[in-house]
Formats: sequence, C-alpha cells, structure tokens
Amino acid sequence: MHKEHTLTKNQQIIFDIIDKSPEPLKAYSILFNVQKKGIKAPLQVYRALDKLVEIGKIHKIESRNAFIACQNSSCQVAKATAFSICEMCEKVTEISSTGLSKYLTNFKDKEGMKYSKYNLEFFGLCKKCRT
Amino acid sequence: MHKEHTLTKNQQIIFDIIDKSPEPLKAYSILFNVQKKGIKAPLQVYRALDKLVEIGKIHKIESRNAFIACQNSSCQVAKATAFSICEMCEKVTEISSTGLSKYLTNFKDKEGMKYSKYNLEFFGLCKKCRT
DNA sequence: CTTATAAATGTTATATTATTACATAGTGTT
DNA sequence: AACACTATGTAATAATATAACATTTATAAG
Ligand SMILES: [Zn+2]
Ligand SMILES: [Zn+2]
Ligand SMILES: [Zn+2]
Ligand SMILES: [Zn+2]
Repeated sequence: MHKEHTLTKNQQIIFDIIDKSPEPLKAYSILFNVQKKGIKAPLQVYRALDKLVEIGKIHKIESRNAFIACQNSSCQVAKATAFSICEMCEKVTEISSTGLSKYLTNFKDKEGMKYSKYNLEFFGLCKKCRT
Repeated sequence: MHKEHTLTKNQQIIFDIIDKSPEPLKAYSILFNVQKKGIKAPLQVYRALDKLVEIGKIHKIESRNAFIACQNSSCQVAKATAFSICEMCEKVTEISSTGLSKYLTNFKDKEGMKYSKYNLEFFGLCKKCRT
C-alpha cells in the first residue's frame, strides 16, 4: 500500500493536462496550455512537475525532456522506469514487465553493486510506423 | 570489424578533452575549455559532440546532459548503452556486461517487439560514497 | 588537374529548457 | 496565536541547444 497524495491546485491542473495527452508533453508546451488557468510562469510548471515526478504520478522521458503520466497505476516503483520510444512518431509507452524490473533490480555490476533506481529507454519503431 | 573514423580537428580537440576528464563534461564547460584552441561558438561544440556520439566515441548521459568518453574500446554497440551514476558524487561508469546487453537486446515487449537500441541509467551510491 | 560533391567549419542570432532569489499565502500542529 | 512547513506568485537570469547562412576543406570522379 502506498501513500495517497492529495494534489494541490497547480499540481492537479498540470497532472490533468499530462494525463489527457496521448503524447509526452514538454514543460513549455504545458505552460502554454495552462496560462488560461492562471499559471503564468515556468517555475510554477517546473515545481508541479518536480513534485509529480517525486510522487510517481508522472515520469520524465530524459532523452526527450518531456513528461508522461504513469501508465502503471501510479508507479509503486517511481524510481525504476522503462519506456519504449518510437523514433519515427515519438510515441512513448511505459513498459511494465515484472521480468524486466526483476532482472534490473537484481543486476549486479562488476563490483557486486545492485541498483533499485534506474531509467531505461528503448528506441525503435512502433507497430504503426513499422508497417 | 568496425570502420575507423579519422577525427577532424574540432572533433579531435573535443574528444581529447572529454577523454581526459574523469567526470562527464557538459557542452558549455567543454566550450569554455576549448576557447583557447579557437573554438568559439556553442554550435562548433555541439556539431563535434553529435558526430562523436554518432560514431560511438562518446556517449551522452541523458539525465545529466553531459558527455563521457566510451570506456568500452569505442562501443561497437554505440546505440546500446548502460551506465551507473552516483547520486552523491556524480561519478559515472559505463557498464559493459554481456549478460545485461544480451538480456536487453533480447527483451520483448508485450507486443513481441525487440529493441536493439537502448539507454539504461542506474542510480545509486558509488563504492566511495557508500562508506 | 579540374570539376563536382559532400562534409566540416565559422559566425551571428535565437530558441528551448531550467533555476535563483525573494516575497507572499495557505495548511496543519501545538 | 505561534510555529513550522509547504505551496504559490513574480521577475530575472542561467544553462542547454538549434536555425540560418556563408565559407572552407576533404574526397572522388572525369
Ligand atoms: Zn509508472
Ligand atoms: Zn511510431
Ligand atoms: Zn561505450
Ligand atoms: Zn560517489
């Protein structure tokens, strides 16, 4: 069981936009979209994004500087994320594979070190773009 | 056998700086360091970085917007990279594990899709910072 | 060697992404 | 009420990256 976070006003506004979007959103694109709702400055967006990432409601796609809602019922494992990214249409899908996450959390480097936190981004062509 | 790339003047200058650095370097820090060598503009740095990444001599650490020399005898697998990153001292190590790379290149997502290109970043504390 | 072509360079300006600094307001606890 | 804590508002600026265009250099045919 994980703690329920009640989102604040700004956090909720920004989460809703990201959650409704079929594509990852960039911070300034979010800013543009929420200006009618009274959020005027980049910092207000970045603060909400930081918090949403921290509590696992959204994830940052590092290679794209963009944000996507967690597709995994608000990741218990906010800090162990995996995505597939289409290099043609930029579609991003969160991968939820217990096999993969087990493999990675159990992976030991040459010094025997394990890591519970990781981010993995796969690149390729999505089903639609392959045909 | 993979093709030998003869680096151009700018590419060589920038590769040398990255290769000598014990830490990943950021683009503008590189720029600052090569201004005495006649490279004056960000674009000159970014163009060299792009090429060096493309041919696998360096890799970009996406979560840090920084660049590191390939520690793996110029990655045959420039497009399948894995790193461990210390969240305390920011030390970055390239992971070369055939087990890991085999697992990831053979990984199939829910639609049976495989990916030959990926980037994995593990986060934790390095040996030094754990003690 | 000349011409054609592609790759790399130089330069200026600008776009995009993210943070610092400081003031104010709300929320919950004692 | 007093306190601590979190969130918000606002302005300015820092850090990261690309666009556009002119010029030069390397490579390869003919
Ligand atoms: Zn998730
Ligand atoms: Zn696609
Ligand atoms: Zn490498
Ligand atoms: Zn460390």
